[in-house]
Amino acid sequence: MPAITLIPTPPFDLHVTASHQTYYQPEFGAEIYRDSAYSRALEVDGSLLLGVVRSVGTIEAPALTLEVLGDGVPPRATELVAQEMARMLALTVNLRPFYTATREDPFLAAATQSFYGLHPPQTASVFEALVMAIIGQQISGVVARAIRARTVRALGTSFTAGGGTVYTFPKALDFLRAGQERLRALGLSARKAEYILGIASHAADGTLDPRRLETLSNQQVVEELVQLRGVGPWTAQWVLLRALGRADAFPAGDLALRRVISQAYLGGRSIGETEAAAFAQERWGAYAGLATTYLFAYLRRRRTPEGISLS
DNA sequence: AGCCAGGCTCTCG
DNA sequence: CGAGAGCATGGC
Repeated sequence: MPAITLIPTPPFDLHVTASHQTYYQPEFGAEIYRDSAYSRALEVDGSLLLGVVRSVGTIEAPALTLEVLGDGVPPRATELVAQEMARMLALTVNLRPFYTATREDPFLAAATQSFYGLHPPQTASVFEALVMAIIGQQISGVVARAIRARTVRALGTSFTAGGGTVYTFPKALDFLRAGQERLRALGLSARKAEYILGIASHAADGTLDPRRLETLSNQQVVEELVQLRGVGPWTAQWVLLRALGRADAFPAGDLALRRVISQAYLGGRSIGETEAAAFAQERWGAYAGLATTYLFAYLRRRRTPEGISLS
């Protein structure tokens, strides 16, 4: 089993990045972070594989090892899994310009210290980001996480690797096979089940082309995605941030995000979507997406991070 | 018990 | 056009 080495752009902290990705739980759907190892089940060329990443370096001089586990690992698979894991952990993102730009920002200066080395993790695919976002629309984070995890377990493909049962994120066909009733039983509303099935059929027939989206500007991607039923501005921005790794994407409609901004910067005065978009653009500009990641990191962590206090 | 959650669509003035 | 209803589950 050949282990290969990955070199992230420093600073990179695997612990902080993987914890954020799994919502500070050892296991969240297809994401596993346990015993200092970040694992993710993937289907590559028809093979069910588990990529396992461990840190063998430091935050300032990071290095990771990748092991690929599975029942027979095709020759090219290790390289493909390495690419996927590198993209999901956003290994090549350089945080330094963002840190420099936000040095004078009272809240982010504290957050970037608390979460120093947090790279903005990505989903494995545009489809995955869309499904996760739709599940999370409007409902609380706790409920969204429960339904997301339940969905992966019910519809993903399970296999044994690394001493336990792991699950891939369900493919478009898995959702289509499951159908409306099955999705409803997982806790989705009838509407959301329809949205997801619609998007799954677009993904399955190639209408939703992730390769093409990568070539488009933020605005073009949003214009295209909102054509999909169930996808509005918030979801489109979420996809830009989570699946396409756009560092300047900003889900201005996000209620929780607006509340943090309100508390951290506006003394509690509430802020609307339009105003939030302008605020983020003016204050963070090209780094609004990274700022969002750090604001969410603050939100996701149960206890108040050291050095950050909201009034 | 009832209200609100990391939105979106549909309907009705 | 803008405003409002309805949606699912889990926590408070």
